[in-house]
Amino acid sequence: MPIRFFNTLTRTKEVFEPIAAPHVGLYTCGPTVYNFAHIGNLRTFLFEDLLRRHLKYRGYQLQHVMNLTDVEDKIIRTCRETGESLKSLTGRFAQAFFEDLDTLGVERAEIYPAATDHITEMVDIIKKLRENGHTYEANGSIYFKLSSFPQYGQLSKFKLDELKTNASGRVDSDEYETEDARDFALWKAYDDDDGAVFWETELGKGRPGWHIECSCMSMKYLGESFDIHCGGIDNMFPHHENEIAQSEAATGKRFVKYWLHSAHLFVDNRKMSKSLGNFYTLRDLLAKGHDPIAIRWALISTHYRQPSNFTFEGLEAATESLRRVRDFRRRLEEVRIAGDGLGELDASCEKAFGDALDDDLNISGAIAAVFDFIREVNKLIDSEVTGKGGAERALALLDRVNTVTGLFGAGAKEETPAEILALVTERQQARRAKDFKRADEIRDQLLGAGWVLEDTPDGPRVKKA
RNA sequence: GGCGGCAUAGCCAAGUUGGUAAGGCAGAGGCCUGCAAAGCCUUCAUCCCCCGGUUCGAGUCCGGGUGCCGCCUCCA
Repeated sequence: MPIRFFNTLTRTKEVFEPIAAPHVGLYTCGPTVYNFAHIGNLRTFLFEDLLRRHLKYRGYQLQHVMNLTDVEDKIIRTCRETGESLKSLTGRFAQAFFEDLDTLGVERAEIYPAATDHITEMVDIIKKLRENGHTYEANGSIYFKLSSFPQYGQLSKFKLDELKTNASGRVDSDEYETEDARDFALWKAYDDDDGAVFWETELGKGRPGWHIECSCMSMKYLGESFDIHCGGIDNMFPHHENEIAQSEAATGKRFVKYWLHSAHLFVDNRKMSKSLGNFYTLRDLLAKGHDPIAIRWALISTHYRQPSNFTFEGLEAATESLRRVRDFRRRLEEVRIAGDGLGELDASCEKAFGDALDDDLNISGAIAAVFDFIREVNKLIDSEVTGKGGAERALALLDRVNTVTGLFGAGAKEETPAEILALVTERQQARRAKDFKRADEIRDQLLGAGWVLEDTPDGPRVKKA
């Protein structure tokens, strides 16, 4: 079954055919590092993580680039307001960003280029655009002349004349130095508000516009034409549209073959906002005691093009699903009888799992395939058909689907404290003596201490509640 | 005003080229258990926002309508 992706350029699912298989060039718009990522940002990064893991699972060799935007209006404003230097601010939050990725089990991209490390390359592209007649200057700033790129709007399907009409009603022309309100800045001339944030270049003293960094860094590391470019749907216009204009005007080549955009995350059916009190960072959720993989589950388990609604009820459901997976793994590890007895269940599960993801990353179908597998194997363990050999194969399957999803791993090893084990032993003695009252007291006591006790045919076991 | 998306059980959510509604959570009953827990079984949408149409047959295509949301300005 071929891989198919919904390409925003054509608004259809297309068979994925890389420009130079088995190599795949993937560029994903990264964070603006001036504060902590919120769970909406993280949803997009998790979708991109699923994409990269599945491409690797299918044997592609990935070159995945994610930029770090470390110079931009909001960053400069924050620096001005707090007095912190740009390097210090962006360094702190870049580190926090990587910590969040680690917490959620997000694989690292091959390259994380920072905008401020690529000023020279950006200047080169802007010069090239200037030579080709795609720019004009106003008050020291350099703008992209949209009228020089008639194909503009191919991604968002916005029409140039309509944009113009509507912009005129909303934009105070006094604030625009551009010839046309639709034009966007490639290079911004220095302003006193920029403080210490500027570069002296052939284009003058100033800083790059926001859009140019992605054109520059994607083409530097992936070539002038590459396979996949991702981002949140809100970046489709104007950011990605502008990237296409800059890049294709500069090179004369098609910039990107497949554009994939993820839908937004809502919280309690509302757009996240601090004023509504429904704005969460990963750290907020961890502080409430939620398992990071359960958070991963909640954020990744809705198809990426579907608007998703985050709720704590949903997070609890994800936590339960994860508990079920981990209990199943533990059960497999404890199978003692000899033999295999798994049949073709692992192969059929993996087939259904892979087919689902091949179809534009249908994660719901993929998860369903694994749950079908879990139910069938549990049944076979109950009836003592599946033995140790089969259990090992089942665990191997879980490990494989885990490399793609990050949802089916073992979870942290829990060391059972000696005093807990002592209570378990004492309870066993009570049970043997038919002192069930005492046995139940101890079980309640354990639960109070955060440990769930389960009696199995092979004896009692405890796990963290 | 322009462009676009979404509406499936209490909640989340999947449904290829139309063929007779995945999966998870929660709930109910049962098996198992000293009792539980875990696991398993059964149950949980005669119906997929509404109204028309095409078809032997539509959640799935066409037309109309209602509701919610997004983008057009920084935004994952």
